[in-house]
Amino acid sequence: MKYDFTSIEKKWQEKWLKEKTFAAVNGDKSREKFFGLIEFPYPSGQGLHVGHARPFTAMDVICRKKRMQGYNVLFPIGYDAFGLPTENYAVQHHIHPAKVTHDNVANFRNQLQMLGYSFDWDREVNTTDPEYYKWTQWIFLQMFKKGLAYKASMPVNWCTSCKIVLANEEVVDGVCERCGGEVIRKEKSQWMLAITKYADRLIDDLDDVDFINRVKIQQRNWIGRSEGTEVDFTATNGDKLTVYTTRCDTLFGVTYMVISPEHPYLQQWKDQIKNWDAVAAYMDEAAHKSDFERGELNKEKTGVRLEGIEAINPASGEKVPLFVSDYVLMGYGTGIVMGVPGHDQRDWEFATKFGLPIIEVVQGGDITKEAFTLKDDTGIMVNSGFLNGMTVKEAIPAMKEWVTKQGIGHPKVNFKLRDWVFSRQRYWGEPIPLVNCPKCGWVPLPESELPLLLPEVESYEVTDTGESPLAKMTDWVNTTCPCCGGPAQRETDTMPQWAGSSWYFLRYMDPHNDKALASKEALEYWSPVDWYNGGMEHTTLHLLYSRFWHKFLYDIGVVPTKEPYAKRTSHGMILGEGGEKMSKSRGNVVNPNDIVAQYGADTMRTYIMFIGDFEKAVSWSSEAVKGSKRFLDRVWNLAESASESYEVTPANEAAIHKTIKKVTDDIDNLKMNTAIAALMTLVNEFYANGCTRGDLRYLLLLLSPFAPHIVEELWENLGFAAREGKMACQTQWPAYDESKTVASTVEMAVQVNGKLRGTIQIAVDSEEKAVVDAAMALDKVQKAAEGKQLVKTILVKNKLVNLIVK
RNA sequence: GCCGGUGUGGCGGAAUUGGCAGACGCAGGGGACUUAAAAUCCCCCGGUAGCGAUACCGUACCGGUUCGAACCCGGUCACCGGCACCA
Repeated sequence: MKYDFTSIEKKWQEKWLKEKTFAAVNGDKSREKFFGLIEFPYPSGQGLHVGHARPFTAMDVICRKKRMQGYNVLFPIGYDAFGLPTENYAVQHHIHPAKVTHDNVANFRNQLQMLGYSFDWDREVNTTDPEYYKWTQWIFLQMFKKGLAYKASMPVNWCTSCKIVLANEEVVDGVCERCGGEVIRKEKSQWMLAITKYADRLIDDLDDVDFINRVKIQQRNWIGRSEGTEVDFTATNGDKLTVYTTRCDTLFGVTYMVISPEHPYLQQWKDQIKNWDAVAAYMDEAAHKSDFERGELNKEKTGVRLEGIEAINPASGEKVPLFVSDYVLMGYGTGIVMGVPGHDQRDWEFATKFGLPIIEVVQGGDITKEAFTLKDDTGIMVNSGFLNGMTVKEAIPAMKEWVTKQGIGHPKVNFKLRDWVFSRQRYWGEPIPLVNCPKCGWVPLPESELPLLLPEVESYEVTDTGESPLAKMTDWVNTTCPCCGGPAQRETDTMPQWAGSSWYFLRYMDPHNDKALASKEALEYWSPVDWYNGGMEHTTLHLLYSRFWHKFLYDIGVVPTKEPYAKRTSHGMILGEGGEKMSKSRGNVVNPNDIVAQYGADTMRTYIMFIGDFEKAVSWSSEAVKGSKRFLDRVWNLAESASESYEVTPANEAAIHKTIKKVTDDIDNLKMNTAIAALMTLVNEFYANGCTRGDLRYLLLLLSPFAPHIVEELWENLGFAAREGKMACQTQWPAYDESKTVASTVEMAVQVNGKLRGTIQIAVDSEEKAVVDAAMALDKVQKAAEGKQLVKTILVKNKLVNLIVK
């Protein structure tokens, strides 16, 4: 019989679907649970990408193996369907985004089923489903009630092309992350979420989760905790100049101060600044630069000295000049910094450019050449009054104590993380369930009125002023205040796409619940997610946002765990044939449908797992796919030619046990490529030795997570299904016998003075003397050791012996 | 500029974490089967020298530690990803 993958795959996919083979069971205490999560896809019009197939297949392999190991596995799928591409498509083609979403989702579902993923299809979620976003709105209302959602007028990133406000986190390389359009700064009243209140916990709780290290590092760096001191200087006009510094030990070294161009003091001081025209011109120039440009234009420092006002150093009592410069950002610290050119390289450059004095307060470097910035015990304090003679490490706490006692400062922790801009002036998002009443202010909608549905609009275009399309729906906007009953207006901004994806994994636990986002029992049973795999591109935004929401839900008693995900891993990108990113414009996009049509889903799955190191980027090779197909053909041929015995052949036993061990360990460590290599080796072994059905049984069990359809078919053909039931229902992942993985003799490497000179065959666990004798007997060893004396031998058991001769 | 990561045959990649570098696969070469081709099966496949056994070189580059280094340490270069002049 021929390996007819098309009909085999269709047959089993239909069976699995009809019999709900992969349904997870809520509350089953008889088994351990395992919740494997992948990042749910955005259902774009282009359909599923091979880039999706890599993480999806990997988690499918893990989940199929976990099922065979007896776990109650929850492996769900859903769609993160709000967002701009769908809305843009709707605008262009005058189709309702809900319709576009529905069609795209149907296409995705077909493709996912075509690849044979073992999802529990009864738990599908869709963020645009009102029954889903009801709970997104509900969570937002709880945050609003706890004071975590607030409105603020602030400079925001305005994408001139999307006409939408972007979070700082969404601006990439100074342009809009989504469309690449120009981003300028604009004042706008926005709903904000106070993620910074959770900054400490978002850092500290990383200690308790099993995330790969680079993800933890990225999260920590993004939050950016810095422990320093706030110190008050005084201006000569009496105003207080508070600075934030991590180096309060260098206070005596301050020779100037800098104020941010946005600082409100500047307008207040207008009449006192003698060179106001020059200062105002500089402020105007700075306002036209984005934060990004100000950061990018690094090398050359710019600034203007304020004439008429100086600052007084509280430690030395000396007067120092005050500058305005755009390297000081209003959004971090206090918007004023102290300049210590001796011990900060940026300050050193600034001082050098403006001819300011450079005072050494830490001895140890050469401050005429560059700033001396070491914070350890290397330097000794000088020119610093009561700090003199201390190391920097001693001086920092001493100075903290001093400024606190003097009442001119205190220790302070700062974060890089900023609050989350949560408003979008867009149609295709969750409506924000708040009403603005002239009497009562912002009032939450009663929970009984959720979900607040997106109204139908005539046009999805943003208004010229940048208001959401919802603003045009006056019937919808004008409402009554839930509080006083008077006339009031709805919020017309919608939520960002991140909202729905911040909690979706909870909905999977109990997707049809209409009383709560999920039942207490379901949350207790399935939390936390045992293993979450996703892309590195989501390690700062999505991962941080969802951890934040989860911590909030924990605080209000909704979820039982502090952290949503016990384990997080990451996969590398699939690049195009030439090693470049796959993109429509390059014409190098690989469509999974084509691969499945030509080779079958099992080949596609096996190849994408075999393609390379899971964590690294790899390029697709249409040639190499054939290797995986050839491998499955060989498995098929073995089944045709295997002898009918259900016994295991002694000649194959060691290879089988070795392979069980290797594949078991490798799947747990995401080393799918070497797991498949081991299976290929076993197949080669069976070709060489011949094999029985009993031998093949193990190969099929081990191969089934990777290539489930062909295995299911062969399992049936070889009579195992009649004896043991369907492969997909097996709960016997094979165990290995360690003692059977090693042969009775081993090959050991023989080195002379660390150089390989030959190998010996010798009994396992041979004693040193036997090994050395056998090694010395080798011709090449004799030659290399000729006329010399053996002074030492190094033995690595069963691996290597190194003879040191002189 | 800073932070993180990576660098191994013609190519994708292995190497039990300091112990035989190149598993497994792709491409390539040779052979068997075939009228022929495809498919399949078997063998070879890092470099230099040699008919050969073999010798020497070889994991981006330079140096170090070690009996022994792709792996550890110091320095350099290249590429990829992230970014905040963060006081």
